[in-house]
Amino acid sequence: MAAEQRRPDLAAMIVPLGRALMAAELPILRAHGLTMWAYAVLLRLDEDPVRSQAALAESIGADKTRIIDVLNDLEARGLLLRRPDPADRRVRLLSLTPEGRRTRDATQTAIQSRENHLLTRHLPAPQRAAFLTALHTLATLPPSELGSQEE
Amino acid sequence: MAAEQRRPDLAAMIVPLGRALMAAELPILRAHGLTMWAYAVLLRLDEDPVRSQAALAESIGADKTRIIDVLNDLEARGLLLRRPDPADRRVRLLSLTPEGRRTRDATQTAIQSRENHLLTRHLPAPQRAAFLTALHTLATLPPSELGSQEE
DNA sequence: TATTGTTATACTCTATAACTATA
DNA sequence: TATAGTTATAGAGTATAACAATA
Repeated sequence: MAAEQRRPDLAAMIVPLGRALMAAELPILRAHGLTMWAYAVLLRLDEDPVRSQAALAESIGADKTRIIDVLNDLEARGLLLRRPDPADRRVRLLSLTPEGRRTRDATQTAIQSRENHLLTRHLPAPQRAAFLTALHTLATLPPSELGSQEE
Repeated sequence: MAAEQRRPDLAAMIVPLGRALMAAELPILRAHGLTMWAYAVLLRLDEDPVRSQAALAESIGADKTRIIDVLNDLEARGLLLRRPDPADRRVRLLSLTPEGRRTRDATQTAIQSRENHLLTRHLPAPQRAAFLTALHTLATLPPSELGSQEE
């Protein structure tokens, strides 16, 4: 496992790139009336319904106290439904309305269209495919694989 | 430019991955007595000497007011030299001491060794190479390429 | 007057602790 | 008593404004 060729640290490339991508998304999100967290909520809820707010928060890497205003707003605007669970009335069952799903789709389409432009403009097709595959692999690793490691 | 295959948003993969990588670096940095910003300073100064603190801050994406304590600490520990520019005594000329360079090297070696383990463990060699190349390409794009874009 | 470095202040984001309602 | 959701509070991290030294 000798030295590979000289390169910047992974985090030193990835973190600023992430910041730049996020900054580039913001105007699109704003145009659709969404904050970053609101968009994260819509994305997550579209995958499958979530049983509780705490579970939703955890699954998008947020604090449960932080998404409450987000949920209030989305609910008030008719993008999200929040009903008490009849089985356990402490729990709120969350789901997207058709309008919420439309907003999600329109927003994601705009964002990914822009991303695809970026990728096709700067990466040759095979490299692009490898990049996306590798990125997906790394992004879905359990935190333990990245975090703790006995050297 | 039709739809590519379904995938998560780039930022949705990259940002959390960056956070995880950074979290994984923290214990290593701590072991070498560095904060993240201190490490960023050492990396930047090792490339080439910087003429002013403001320029340094800007070039690592920090605010000039935020790196002052970092510079104070590095200087007090003998990792960094800060001298008034004889030509313009408002300016502080910054450079690493040999000890600063040693700390930088030891820290980066530890960090990249860990990263290389991670990459070799999860990505086949050709994909790994493509990933690093693509990442480097995207990370070195001017902000305008990522930020503003006429659709 | 303009600029470098510095200090003091304010703001934003995030996490912790305290409360309520159900169980 | 324990938990889901909520509210109120406190803590990081960051940026803005004001200052002193030099040009």
